[in-house]
Amino acid sequence: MAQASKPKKQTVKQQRIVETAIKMFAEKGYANTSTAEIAKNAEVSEGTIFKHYGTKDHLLLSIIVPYLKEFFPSMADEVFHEIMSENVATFEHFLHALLRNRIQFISENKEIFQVVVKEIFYKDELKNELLPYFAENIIIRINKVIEFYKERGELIDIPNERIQKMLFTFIGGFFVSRFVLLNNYTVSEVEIKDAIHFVLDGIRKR
Amino acid sequence: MAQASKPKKQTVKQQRIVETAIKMFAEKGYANTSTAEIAKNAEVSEGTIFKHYGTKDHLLLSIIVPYLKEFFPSMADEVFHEIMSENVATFEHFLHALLRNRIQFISENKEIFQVVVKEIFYKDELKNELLPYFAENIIIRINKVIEFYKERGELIDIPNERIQKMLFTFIGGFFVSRFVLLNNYTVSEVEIKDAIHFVLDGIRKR
Amino acid sequence: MAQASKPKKQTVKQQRIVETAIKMFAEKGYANTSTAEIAKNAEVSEGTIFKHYGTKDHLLLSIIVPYLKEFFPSMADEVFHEIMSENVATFEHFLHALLRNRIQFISENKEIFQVVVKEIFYKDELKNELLPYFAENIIIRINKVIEFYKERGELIDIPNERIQKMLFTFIGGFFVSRFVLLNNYTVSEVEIKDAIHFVLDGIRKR
Amino acid sequence: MAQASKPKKQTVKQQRIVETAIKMFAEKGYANTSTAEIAKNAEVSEGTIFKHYGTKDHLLLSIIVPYLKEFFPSMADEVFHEIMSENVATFEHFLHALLRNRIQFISENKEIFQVVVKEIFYKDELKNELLPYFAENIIIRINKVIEFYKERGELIDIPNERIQKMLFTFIGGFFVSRFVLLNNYTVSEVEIKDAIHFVLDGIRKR
DNA sequence: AATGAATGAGACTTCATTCAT
DNA sequence: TATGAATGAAGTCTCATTCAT
Repeated sequence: MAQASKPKKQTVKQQRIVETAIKMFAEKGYANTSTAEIAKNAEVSEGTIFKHYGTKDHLLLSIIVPYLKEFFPSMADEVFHEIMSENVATFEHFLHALLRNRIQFISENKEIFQVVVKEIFYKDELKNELLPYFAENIIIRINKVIEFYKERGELIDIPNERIQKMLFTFIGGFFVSRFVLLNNYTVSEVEIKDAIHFVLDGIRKR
Repeated sequence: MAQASKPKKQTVKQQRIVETAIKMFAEKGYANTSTAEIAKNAEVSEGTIFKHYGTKDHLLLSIIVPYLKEFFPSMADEVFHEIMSENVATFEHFLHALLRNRIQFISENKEIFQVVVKEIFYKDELKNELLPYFAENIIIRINKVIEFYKERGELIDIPNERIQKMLFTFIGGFFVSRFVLLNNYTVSEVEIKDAIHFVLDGIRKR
Repeated sequence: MAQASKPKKQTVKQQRIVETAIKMFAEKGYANTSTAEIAKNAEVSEGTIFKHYGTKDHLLLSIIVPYLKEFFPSMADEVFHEIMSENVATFEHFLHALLRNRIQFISENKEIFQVVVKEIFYKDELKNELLPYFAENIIIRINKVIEFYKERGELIDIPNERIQKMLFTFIGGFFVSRFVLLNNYTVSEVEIKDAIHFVLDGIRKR
Repeated sequence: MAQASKPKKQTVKQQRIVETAIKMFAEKGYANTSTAEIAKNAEVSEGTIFKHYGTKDHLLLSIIVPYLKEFFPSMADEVFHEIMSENVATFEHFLHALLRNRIQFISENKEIFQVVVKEIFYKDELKNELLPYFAENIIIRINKVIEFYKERGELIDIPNERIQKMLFTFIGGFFVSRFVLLNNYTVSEVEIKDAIHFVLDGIRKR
């Protein structure tokens, strides 16, 4: 679903190739997966892979790039906008919606998420290409959100940048630990509530 | 995982090999680094690498295993114990000591930390071998800590397991984002304070 | 070598294929040109090439063979015959006519000439098939010419075979160096005169 | 012999590789010879070829370049200089020495000569790299020779450039037709005499 | 202890060719 | 007639590992 941003007519074999590749990259990592294995598992000839994707590298990119292109925009437009237009919403509502929405999105393509995270962690090169893209896409939007709720007096008065970092650390850690480290995990409503409470109030007894 | 631990008399060449391997694994990942490259950069013959380490895999383990064996025990014995014996200490003190101590440890061998994290993320296989080891080592100890401060009334009254998860998510996310994603980063005292505040009180205005 | 000769109704696509193939074979050599590239540059599907020509090899032959079939006969019948019927003609006239005529012919299809020469040089196999064909076609005719002018007392008295070899060496060298090595060359009248003088009188001062 | 300009210790297998490669390139052309075939005929593993030469292309260059580096300089220094220092020498002597010497040189490494000629003809790219090198090396020297014999009144009075072209066309044609087209040929003294006579006096009866 | 030549398995990729549409 | 997806054999190249010196 996510990788089909350019809905060029994909052949059946192409779909099998991509699906298989995602599964294998997610499990063993791109570098530890040979095109021969992909071909075999996809029940396709190796030639077919290269006819369609040219290089193994391009096969990876054709999985990662459309996913990222959808991950952030949809985050922005589906969540941020929608939520923030309801003028009764609190930051708690916002967080809840954000987590629910992204968990939903990631769950639908859990393996691609794993591939993306693994490869970004693994190769400095890829990381350096993508991190700026992240920064641009997220930071700007999240800043607006923070500003919005600060004005409503819901958030503590420290520089946005510092709030941002904490949020990113925790939410990123949340997604990565659940969906990559503890693979194959479904997040319960209780866990979401816990997370929100943690973000808002920490763990100190009051 | 049991093999290769004691730092027996290492020859000069062995040191050069290990140092070079760490640097290269950290940058490009184990799977993308060839023994030929390591040999070349270490100014050593390929034969020498295999004389000492037998296989490339064993070279990796001889880097990772001693590191992990030191990471957790030292965490336990240097930090937990020491801190908790001072009976005036608050959870805030504990957190501060923990973060300072681990940041120090990681900073001293930043590259090995990167190698460990990257490889654990990358290969499900290695992850599955090491995660249980983690669980055993950390969870037990941290449980005691939580229990301790709960009794003092410093922590909220939810099951340990849930507190644990939040802590691990945030602290793990903290280390990984700083030392692996945003490579080459030095953590300031301000950031540590922010982190502690976040953990204890969240970001809600009060 | 017998197949594929008559220029049957060629479709537009066929023409594009052949033209493109000639250009690419001339530049990079048959072995370094893939049918995929030809198809792409000719804006035709790979399937179409094989519909028409069956194999890549046959595509080459369908270029080379008709060319050779025209090269020698036309040389014989347009030049030799025509010239030699004018009974005032000297060997100098003959040479002049021969060079002019062949330069004209080659210039019109410079690229095919390059293909033919390159491939004959490159593969011993092809060479061995074609050299006998050459011998048969040229030697006989040129022998008659030499005989003719010898009887008129214009040529030195050494065995035909030796004259032949010198002529072939120089004229062949002339064509190949101008049209294959120094590609894209137009031969001036001066150069032709020089060549004729060289053949007849050499470079010794008299 | 010719390829060993840098006498780095060549292993036995390296020699076998180069010898085999020369033979096969000479026969079927570089592009039509696979590294697998070379390895098989040289009784060596394919890996060994790439250990020593890195790429197939570099293997070719390691054959061609040292040969050319020796071909022209030795022509210059062994022939030109030596001959021209004998003040009784005529141009006829010079030609004779030149032909004898180069025929000798080529005969000793007939196959490398074939490889060089074939590849230069085949790939425009290689040709464009090497032709300038030729020009620089030959033209300058041959010019001096022509000048020298012109002053002695042995050569006709036309611009050097034109004499040069004729000489190059014929001598080049001579070598190429004998050693590449009519492979495996030994040049007789008679043929050399014929060639010299042709160059000096042409074929016109006087 | 150290070397580096050698290897063979397997990696990625190219290619001529086939075939259903 | 024309297409272009699909193929499998073969091509170049990489790699961890071995072994004689």
